[in-house]
Amino acid sequence: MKKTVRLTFPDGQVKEYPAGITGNDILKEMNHSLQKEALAVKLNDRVLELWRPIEEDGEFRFLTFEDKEGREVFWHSSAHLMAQAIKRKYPQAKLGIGPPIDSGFYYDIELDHPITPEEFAELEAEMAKIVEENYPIQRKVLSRDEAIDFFKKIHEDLKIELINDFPDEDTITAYTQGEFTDLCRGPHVPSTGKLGKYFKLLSVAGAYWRGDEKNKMLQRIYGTNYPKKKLLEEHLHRIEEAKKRDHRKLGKELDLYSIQESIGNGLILWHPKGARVRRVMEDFWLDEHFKHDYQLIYTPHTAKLDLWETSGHTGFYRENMFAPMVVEDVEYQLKPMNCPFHLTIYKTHLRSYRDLPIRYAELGTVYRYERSGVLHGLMRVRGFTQDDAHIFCTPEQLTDEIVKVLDLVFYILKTFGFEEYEVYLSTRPEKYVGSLENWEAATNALQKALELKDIPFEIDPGEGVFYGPKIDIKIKDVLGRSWQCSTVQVDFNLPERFELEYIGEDGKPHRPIMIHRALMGSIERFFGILIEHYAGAFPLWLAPVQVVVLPIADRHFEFAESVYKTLKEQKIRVELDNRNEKVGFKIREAEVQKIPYMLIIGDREVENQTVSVRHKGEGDKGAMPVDEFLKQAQQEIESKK
RNA sequence: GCCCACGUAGCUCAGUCGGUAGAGCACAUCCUUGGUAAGGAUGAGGUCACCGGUUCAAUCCCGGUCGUGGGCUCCA
Repeated sequence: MKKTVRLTFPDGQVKEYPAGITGNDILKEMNHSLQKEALAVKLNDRVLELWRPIEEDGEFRFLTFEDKEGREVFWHSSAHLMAQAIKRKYPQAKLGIGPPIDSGFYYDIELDHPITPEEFAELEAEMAKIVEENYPIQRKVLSRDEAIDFFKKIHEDLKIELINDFPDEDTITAYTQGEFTDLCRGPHVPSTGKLGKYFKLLSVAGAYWRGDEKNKMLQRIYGTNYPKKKLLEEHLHRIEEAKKRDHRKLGKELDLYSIQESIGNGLILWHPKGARVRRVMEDFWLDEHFKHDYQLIYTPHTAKLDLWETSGHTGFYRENMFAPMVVEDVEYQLKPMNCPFHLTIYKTHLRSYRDLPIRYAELGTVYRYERSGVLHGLMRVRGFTQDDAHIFCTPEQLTDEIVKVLDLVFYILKTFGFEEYEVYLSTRPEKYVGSLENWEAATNALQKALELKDIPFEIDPGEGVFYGPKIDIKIKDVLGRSWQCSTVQVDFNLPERFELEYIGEDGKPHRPIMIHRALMGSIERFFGILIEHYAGAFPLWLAPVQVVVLPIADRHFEFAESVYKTLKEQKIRVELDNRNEKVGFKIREAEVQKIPYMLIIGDREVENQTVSVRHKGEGDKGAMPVDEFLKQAQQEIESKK
């Protein structure tokens, strides 16, 4: 048994303490604010309670709410707090699991009575009481038999199921606060009093026990908790802000798109204004693709089922496809992907190595069966257009082609205002086609390209597509939420299934490799993300209406009309508001519609042949000749800022 | 698909403890010609999501279907 422990603090200081000293003991020599804020300690890689005796040397620091691990402890304890309150109200409730999540916690419980949001206030009051009662949170190590006996006695069947699945070598621990004991790995804050009063229950939802839909459904109650009032308010404000930016709300308000029951769920109607933005997105996309030596193609929405047999989709993708339809005794399949068509075009000629790489790009609309419960506005739909491309190349060209794709991805995303990314490399899933060697070669090529570009990434095991591994790029919007858009997939398998060939320098046939890639992913989803990212206030180059001309009175209509025509001839997306309304009203409407520029025309402007420029959100910019405004606007559009 | 909640005018929402509905905005007509975020009057507009059941009577109660939302699961 050691007599002393040597602890290295974050500032590099090394101190020696008697073995068995606790975080609480050490806190006594720390500053006041840390004494108040410390929630747990971190010793080497382990997070421990403040009262746990320290028996080994190592890196040591206190965790507060500022630390990710500190927050996890705080929220984990908060989940217990909520569970205790629920058990007081419903002693028959059986507990599932209650972990911390990104911005709070949840607890899954089994209970016949459905908990409703109306009960939240009551439960919160009970939680406040438990905080007030300030129970110490005590840890106890149990043998497997003790644990099973104990949780059997209190009828926590789900906990027993968990215990039975623990590996033998696991230490089983339970935490007790007052009358409440929960099976839990911990660690926790020292006492319920530490959890404060700035918590809030947020929602209740169904969740399958252990995430498996074959299991029964439990009630999941979400909540959050902050040590300071200000932090809770900020969190609730973020939720409000996200609601204001919701693309479904803005889509309606700005008349961008709709989804109609009579058409079918998950199918999008693009209204004129949304279609305008889409067209700009697509034109930009197309220009860039021509610049980067892609060739544009178009392919049909449906094809014989045989094609999908060849590609392997009927075997590996069936559950995501619409049912086939029969035409003159032949089955046709609405396309869930574009690749088989692209492969088929490749095959219409004998290809030489001199032709490669061949890059086919298509804004291809695909249809996928998604379960009704997962549909969500523009983000998750049943019919969507991919900005798809397939690159056919030789093995020697592969890495270089991936690098080029990555460059194009980041350029396009940046232009749309996204600067932060998370990159994932997804490897072979359980259901796959092709040989293990090919999978490995494909995965290596992707990894090598990422390393060449010096792009940090994480491995996402088993998350590849059935025909190959992929790089997924998630963008972060202004609220810090991440969205998956871009994907780059290396595929040895489909070229094999379709027997693709090119004639090499040696005069012999070789098999090309195919890269699947989408930059925006789905135009629908990307549009939805853009709406939320910009809160509906699109930058000038994307705005569906860029300028609105607002004459003050009838006698200004003529000049207003000429301004309107001038701008229109220069391809400015301009509208003329010559309704019989006051200018204040017209301005309000233009502001609400988030139109970037308003040109106000009254007596002064007619006399001086100028326009009074008002910028959305910024107000009056003063008068200037139309030509000057036009020049400025064109520059702003050109800059895509 | 599953759990919970919801579905009333184009939009946002009231309302009826069962007796076939109301506001604001938008729309139409008229008055008003007004200088940087809502001028006024009048009017039109609803099979209360759909289909059944209970009832003298259903928008309301019950059942089913469809759709929406929050999640689970899945994914571009």
